Amino acid sequence: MRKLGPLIKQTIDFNRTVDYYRAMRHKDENKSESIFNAAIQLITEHGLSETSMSKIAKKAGVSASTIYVYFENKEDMLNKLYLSIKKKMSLAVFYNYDDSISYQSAFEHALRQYINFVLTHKDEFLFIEQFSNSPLLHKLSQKEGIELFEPIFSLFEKGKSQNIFKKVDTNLLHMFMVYPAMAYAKEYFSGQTDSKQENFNEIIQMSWDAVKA
Amino acid sequence: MRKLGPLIKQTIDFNRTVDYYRAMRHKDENKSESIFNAAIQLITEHGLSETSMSKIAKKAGVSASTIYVYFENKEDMLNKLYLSIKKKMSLAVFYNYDDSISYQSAFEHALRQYINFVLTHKDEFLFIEQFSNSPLLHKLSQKEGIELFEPIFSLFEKGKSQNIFKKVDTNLLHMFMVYPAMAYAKEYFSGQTDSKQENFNEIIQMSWDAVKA
DNA sequence: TTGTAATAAACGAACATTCGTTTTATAAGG
DNA sequence: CCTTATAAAACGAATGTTCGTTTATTACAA
Repeated sequence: MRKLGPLIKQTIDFNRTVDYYRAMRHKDENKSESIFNAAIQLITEHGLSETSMSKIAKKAGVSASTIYVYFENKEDMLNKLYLSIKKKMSLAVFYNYDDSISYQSAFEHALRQYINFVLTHKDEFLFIEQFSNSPLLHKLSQKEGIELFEPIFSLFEKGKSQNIFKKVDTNLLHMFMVYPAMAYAKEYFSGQTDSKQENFNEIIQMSWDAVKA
Repeated sequence: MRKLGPLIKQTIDFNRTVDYYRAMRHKDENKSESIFNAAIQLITEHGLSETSMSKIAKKAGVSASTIYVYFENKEDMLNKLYLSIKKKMSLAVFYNYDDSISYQSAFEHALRQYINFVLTHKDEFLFIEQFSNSPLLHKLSQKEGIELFEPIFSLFEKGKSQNIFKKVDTNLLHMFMVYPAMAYAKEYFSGQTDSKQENFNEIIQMSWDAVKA
């Protein structure tokens, strides 16, 4: 997505003008990506509080000051990184998603996709875990992040009215859907358990038992 | 718990000695407590990465260097703080705990005590949430923290053999017991929900549905 | 008198960010 | 096609500040 330079209105003679765009060098689309990757890796390895802009720059292979071409400041960069990961997650969760078949299969599909994504994206997941609990996460980013998973919430809403799900706050249903899975991923990555397809099915079953009417 | 000074063996004459302890100024037992409190408050308000030793010292009303009388370094201080909170939590959870009546009532009791503690100890809880996801948390501290809740794990173990709980990894049972409750507390503190006794009962019911055979 | 608690002052290192400049992609004009 | 003007990208160096920790000294309890 190329941005155009500023619009120039050049007067040729008293009643004619020519409009054109000024020359403009484009941002390297891969550059913010490599800044993101460097940040994710450093933060999951050494922690948010131990990760500086200069370390990120060094790992990304750019000058520290270049980061400020792409982001306002550190906080802004982290919030944008957060949202970009949430977007990737939501795309994975709703890949081939179809809630017209049955509530249970839609629930199962989304949860399975979620667990799969999380277990195959260690750094992204651990960054989200760390940053979610940081006051640096803006309320607005958090809200935007949640809204990316709107289909889940509407599934719960509709399912409640049809007596499929427990008639409790939709947020409660959502919590029992994803938080145990997140806990599982965390334990898996800290190397205390190994991931088995068997576990997946058990988690999905337990979540379902928790939310079903 | 006062520490004694170094043991001195003083010779009175060729075959008699007197033992005594050298004079020693005592550490103020409240001082590490006020360091802890300052750290908790600052970290929940501004985040782990924005909280420095000097800020903690200022808030606690001591010199920064005094912190190093009580702790080896920042990491050590945070890990000890983590464990002291976990200990308080475990005391609360197992207050009046009796697993000889029934599995379900023991489960309910512990979970209710846990939710109560967490909702009435905002700063402690939010600190734990932040620090749990930080690489600064030592593997050993984490292990010690988990072991404080051993009665829960043995409840699950025994309950599984009697077909009360699902025959899945005990860690899975534990996750479905506490993680949704933690998520509830987080949402409560970020001001999106208000806490009702009704919610408590719903959460406990849903957790139970998830773990019961 | 003695040993430790407590501190103020000082340390080099690292921090986030800005500055002044250079490089480079772009498009108009020849 | 080449030249040239342009404006943003990119950068290295420097900014002032703050970091975690150490050192040297004083306060204090027994």
